[in-house]
Amino acid sequence: MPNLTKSETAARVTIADVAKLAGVSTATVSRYLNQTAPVTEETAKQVQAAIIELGYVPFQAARTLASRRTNTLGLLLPDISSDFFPPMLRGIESASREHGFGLLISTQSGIGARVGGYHALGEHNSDGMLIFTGSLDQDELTRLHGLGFPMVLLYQSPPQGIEIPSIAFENKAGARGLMDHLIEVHHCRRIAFLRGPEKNEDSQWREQGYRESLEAHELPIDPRLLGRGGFSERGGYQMVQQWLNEGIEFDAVFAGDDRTASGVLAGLHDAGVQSPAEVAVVGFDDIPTARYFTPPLTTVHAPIERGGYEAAQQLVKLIREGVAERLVLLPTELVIRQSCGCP
Amino acid sequence: MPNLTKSETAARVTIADVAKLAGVSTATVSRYLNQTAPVTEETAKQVQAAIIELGYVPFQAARTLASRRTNTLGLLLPDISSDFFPPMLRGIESASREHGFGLLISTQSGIGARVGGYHALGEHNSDGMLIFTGSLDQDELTRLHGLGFPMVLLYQSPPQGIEIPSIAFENKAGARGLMDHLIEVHHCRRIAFLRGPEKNEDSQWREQGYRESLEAHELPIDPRLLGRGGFSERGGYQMVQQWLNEGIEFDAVFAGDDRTASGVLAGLHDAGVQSPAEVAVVGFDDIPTARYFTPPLTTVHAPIERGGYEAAQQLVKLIREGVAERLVLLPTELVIRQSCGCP
DNA sequence: CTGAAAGCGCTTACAG
DNA sequence: CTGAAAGCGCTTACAG
Repeated sequence: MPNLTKSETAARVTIADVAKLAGVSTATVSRYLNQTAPVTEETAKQVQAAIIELGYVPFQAARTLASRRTNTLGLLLPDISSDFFPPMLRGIESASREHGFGLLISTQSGIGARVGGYHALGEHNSDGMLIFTGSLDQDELTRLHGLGFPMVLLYQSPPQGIEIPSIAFENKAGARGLMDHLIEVHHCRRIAFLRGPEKNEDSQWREQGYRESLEAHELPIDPRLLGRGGFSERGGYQMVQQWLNEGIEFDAVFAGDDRTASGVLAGLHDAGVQSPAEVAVVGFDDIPTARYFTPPLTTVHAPIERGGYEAAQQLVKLIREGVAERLVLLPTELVIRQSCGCP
Repeated sequence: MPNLTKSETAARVTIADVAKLAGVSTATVSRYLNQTAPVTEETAKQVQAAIIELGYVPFQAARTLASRRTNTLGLLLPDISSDFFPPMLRGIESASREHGFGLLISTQSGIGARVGGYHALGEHNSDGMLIFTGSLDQDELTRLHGLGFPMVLLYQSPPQGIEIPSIAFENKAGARGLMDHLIEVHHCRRIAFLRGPEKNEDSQWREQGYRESLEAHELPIDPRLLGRGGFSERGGYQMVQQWLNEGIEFDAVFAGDDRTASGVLAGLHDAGVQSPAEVAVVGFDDIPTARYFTPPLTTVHAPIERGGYEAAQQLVKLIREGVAERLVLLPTELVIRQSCGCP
């Protein structure tokens, strides 16, 4: 027997069963469950007892249909597979649970996300959506906003003229601190910067911090030292090898993010360049594995899990109260390890 | 103005609107949408046109209530934050989408997963569940099985006497190949093994492969060389440092999985032990970052994404046809990089 | 191939 | 504080 067979599902226990056993109406049971109107202590006890005796669990779909609330949060992600993702998900999940919301996740954007002609995720199966940068285009964002559909943007600002709450790290300040450290403590002079994906706002702000630090220290900005790592190991690896082949000189690399830094480290290593002795390397994010890089990575700690938590929190607030913070800025912090040259 | 206000949601377009515009009954529209009965080409065209004109999107909750199908797959995970997770999710997500199922995710098991007294995930909001090892206890598994609720277990076998389809890697063969390589090619003699979390079956099978290889080569099994890394960087780091402090000798470490290997590498490095020159290190899984370790990690490639895909595939099959493969065994493959001593 | 109608399990004005 | 009843938007026997 290679196969297993599923047995029949038992008949569902409904709110009517509970009502009958408790000797009240279904309306009362509903009110008790949702705390949507006061109930005598007496009836509360009877209802509670009936619920337990029958092992009653409300049927979400019926609640949704009747109340027009799905009690579900949607999360839209591009097809990423990054160390960044798990802690973020943990934050989102814990906030969702605290408020009694389920979490519906859909990866990949655009055409791929449509099932039978409509989006896998949207107004029809969630009360609101968390949208990670790069996972939904401007038009769709505008359309959903026009519908009054609650959304919170992660690490991305809304389209021109439209107001959607968003969440972001203090990228510029973080990058600035990192650069200042490299320049003031380690006397780096030729620091390369690797940009993230095109239009990525985190990357743009980090570059801004990079430039401001350079300017503040009266160091020139050499365009040959600006490359695109695309926030990926591969990008970091290739870019650093290319620079090496072209004979471009640099004494430090600000990799844009930690994944890229991981690739840079590998690229230097494979080329026989010592790090941090010959070239210092720093990242951004402080992903869980950063401390285990060789050498351990100096980076900027971004509160990834908290970002997920806050975003979900704001979304729930937007759904329930109709309002949310326009922008939640999450503080970052310099984390000094050894890849910058510190002992 | 620190806050944003949500506007009112527009009235929903229903199947009745579509039916009226197309000049047919709602039953016909429903049949067209679900392909649950043949429809004239003529009517099909009219219905399709009406759907597009109105921008109709079926309301999932109503479908669920009427059909008793949620069209949603549940995924239960322990609170992990691992490189392992994203590729797996990608596989699950893509299989779900192919079959038109949504994906509902809940992390953390046990008490934490209960909302208002019942599980965040279960019979009431998914047609079936994917259960990652360590996220649901035997009792709950037995209860759900008793209900005839479709489930597929990931990297875990069902409780005694109960049949639930499961998915696993070819752990033993993979570990065996890895060990043989260490012994035959690199002439390692004292190879340490780091176990995963208690009761983790992947770990048990890998240890089995470890033992069999040792025996086949007539090498002794030294209990002092068996430690617990718990499939975590921290565990690998601490264990290797402890061994070093205790003066236990070893010329190689099979870390149990890649995360642990990452910690082992860091532990050796911090202790001034050269790898692979003095101690070879190997892992298991081939997580995306393994190639960027220093040195690049020799490991066993486990098809993580495919595992997620297959699991979801089996679950859909179980839901729709009532049957699924009892066990899907996923082949593994030796990936030789440099941490074993190969050039 | 198609329609009228019951029913899925809840919530929520409305009335008391 | 509580109940009777309508209604949420679909699906699905039943009948033709």
